[in-house]
Amino acid sequence: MKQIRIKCWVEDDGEKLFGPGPNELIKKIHKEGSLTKAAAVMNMSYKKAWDMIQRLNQNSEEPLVILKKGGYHGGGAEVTAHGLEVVAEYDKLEKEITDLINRQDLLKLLK
Amino acid sequence: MKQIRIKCWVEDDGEKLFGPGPNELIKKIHKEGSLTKAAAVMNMSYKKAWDMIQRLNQNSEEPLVILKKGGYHGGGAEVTAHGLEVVAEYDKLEKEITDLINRQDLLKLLK
DNA sequence: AAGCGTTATGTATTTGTATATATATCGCAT
DNA sequence: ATGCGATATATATACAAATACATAACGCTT
Repeated sequence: MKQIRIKCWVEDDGEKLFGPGPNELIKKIHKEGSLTKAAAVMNMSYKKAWDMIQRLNQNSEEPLVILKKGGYHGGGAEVTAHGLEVVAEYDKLEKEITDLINRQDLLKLLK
Repeated sequence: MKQIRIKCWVEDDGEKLFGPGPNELIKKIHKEGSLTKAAAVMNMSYKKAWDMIQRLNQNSEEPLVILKKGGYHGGGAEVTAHGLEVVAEYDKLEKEITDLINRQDLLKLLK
């Protein structure tokens, strides 16, 4: 079945900062409380997930995710209020664009 | 400088059919009258451009581009009226989405 | 101090995509 | 019939991105 799809992201001088990948990752971290588990659930390598969080935190004045190592349970990951806010805003943007494309005629032109 | 960027495309069961690449390619073909030249202008390999046109034509009831080989000038490429229509529709969609994202708040959240 | 599960980090391997290269084909003009 | 510039097509190579793997460090609990 044919469909129009979209992707949106925030970039800084050509470097991708925040997009669908980070958005989903943060949601999973919020749910799992662990970067290791979140990455596993997404079928993403831990390294990729870790690098992603570093890039995100380094490019925002406030961190989006706080990683803690050691301790009783070995450590964990916590999404900050700011992180949740970014996710909510991104979801909103994505939804508005999706609503928009549903009012388009492009699809009719390609069999 | 931070900015929101978007990409939209038409896909069929996960297979990408039409997006920014094909859109630009068709415009260049229309301008140059030749697939070879259009690919060169875009810095795209001829093979990639040729494959793209095949996929496009095979997935639309009417062809978007007609390739002619042989003849006085060796051949050439012509964009059909239908092809131009698709390009116009895609440009319109892209513009509407761009207008939409300029009214968003996501950017303010990421430093 | 021992154990646990997690974060932290670098390196090697694999995978997939893009490109380069080479060659064949076509058909009109001269 | 020869030359030209374009399309047509397969294969080999190069490059980039993702992943797998291995290992260290951490700090709380018992």
